[in-house]
Amino acid sequence: MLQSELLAKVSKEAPKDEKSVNAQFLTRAGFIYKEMAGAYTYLPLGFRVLRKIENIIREEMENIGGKEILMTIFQPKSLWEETGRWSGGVGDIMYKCDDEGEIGLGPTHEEMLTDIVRHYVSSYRDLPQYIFQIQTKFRKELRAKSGLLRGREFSMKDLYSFHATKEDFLKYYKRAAAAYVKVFKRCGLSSLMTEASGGDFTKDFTHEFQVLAPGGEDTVIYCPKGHFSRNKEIAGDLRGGQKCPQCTETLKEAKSIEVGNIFPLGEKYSEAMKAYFVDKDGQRKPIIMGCYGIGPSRTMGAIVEIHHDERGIIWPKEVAPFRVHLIQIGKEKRVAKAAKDLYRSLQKQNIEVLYDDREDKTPGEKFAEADLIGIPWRAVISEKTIKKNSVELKERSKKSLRLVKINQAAKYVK
RNA sequence: CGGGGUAUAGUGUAACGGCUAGCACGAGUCCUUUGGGAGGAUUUAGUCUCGGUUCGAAUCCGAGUACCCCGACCA
Repeated sequence: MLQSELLAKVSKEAPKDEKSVNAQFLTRAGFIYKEMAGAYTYLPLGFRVLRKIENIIREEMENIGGKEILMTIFQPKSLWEETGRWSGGVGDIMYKCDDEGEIGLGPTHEEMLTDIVRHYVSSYRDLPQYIFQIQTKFRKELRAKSGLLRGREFSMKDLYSFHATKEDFLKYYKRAAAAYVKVFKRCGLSSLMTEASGGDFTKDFTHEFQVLAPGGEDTVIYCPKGHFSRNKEIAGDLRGGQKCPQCTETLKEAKSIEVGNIFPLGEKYSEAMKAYFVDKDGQRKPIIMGCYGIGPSRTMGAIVEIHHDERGIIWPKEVAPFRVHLIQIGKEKRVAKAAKDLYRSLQKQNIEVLYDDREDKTPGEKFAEADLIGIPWRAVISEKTIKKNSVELKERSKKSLRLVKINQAAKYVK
């Protein structure tokens, strides 16, 4: 992509109405545009990142048997009345539209999918099922805040599993948990699987995937060796400084961002909505359910909260909008040609490149913008480098520079 | 929803109740410049909305709206 053609321009100043790190950097660097509190447009750079996160999630969900679908955002009142959630609970944060206010915009999809499943599933032979979607969700948050971390409109992957037995469910719950850790790891986040309250859904513990970050709104009490983590909301007398219940380590307490969660739903929805199946023994039984959520947009915000320095964002490789930021310095024909040739050659090798081809910007400005945008590799072509038939490579996360022959560049940035 | 704060040009900011609302960035044109946010010339564009007080309001008062922060809430 040519930087000269990018719609969004980099801004030196942070907007005065954004305080959070993620919103400031993402806005300044031209990844997102705020439409209203808690609702953002993803600009070309931001949309690429969001897509990458979603694709990582998609791959890992498919790895644990997930089948992707796309449900309608519209929620019929009748389904939500079956579970009593149309008013009270989640229904209260649902945007209601249409003249009579009888259609909701989906804040979560248990009702919808349970309805579909009860239509198709009638025997234990039809189970288990693992169904997910990646979709925009709407919630009337009382207070949207912190950029992408808490929006009223946000992206969510929601997976639901349906089982004949509790044992089968538990096995899958563990697989899903492992997949979640993997998703976040690929996004450059190290997550803590954290015990949390069941909220509306269940009286059992549920699990949240928390990423330690000062900008987070949750607090976790955790074992630094990874044996234990619990949300402070349900920690009771337990606090940082005490001994880990699982080992001899001292527990720590820190702010964190909830990037995902998994819930044992049990028979709550299947009972309420009469989603039954006939088991081997000929008995009609409610389907055992679980649900599993990840917010790709919130994950994007969390990545920025963690991977940045004073100059800007430092994207982990797998989610970066591009692999290489190619910067041309000087507008001599030879330089421009060398840069353009390298741009095309990298593209041919399927390496994603943002090419700063602008000839009216000074080097300092280009470097500053590159640091802000945060693409993993910076490749500079200038009069100086082409004399040696070379390109200067630098990783965003490191200080060191190296000159490599132009035709070798692709190998280094892979 | 309770509490606090803010609202001036595309962005960031300044202006005692009183002169033509100033500055910087950005953007446009021209010239020079090109390895860490360049220089000159010139142009561009603004007081959130409604009402009130006043000879006179960006400034004071009231209401509304929007946004930010704290809290409550958060499948």
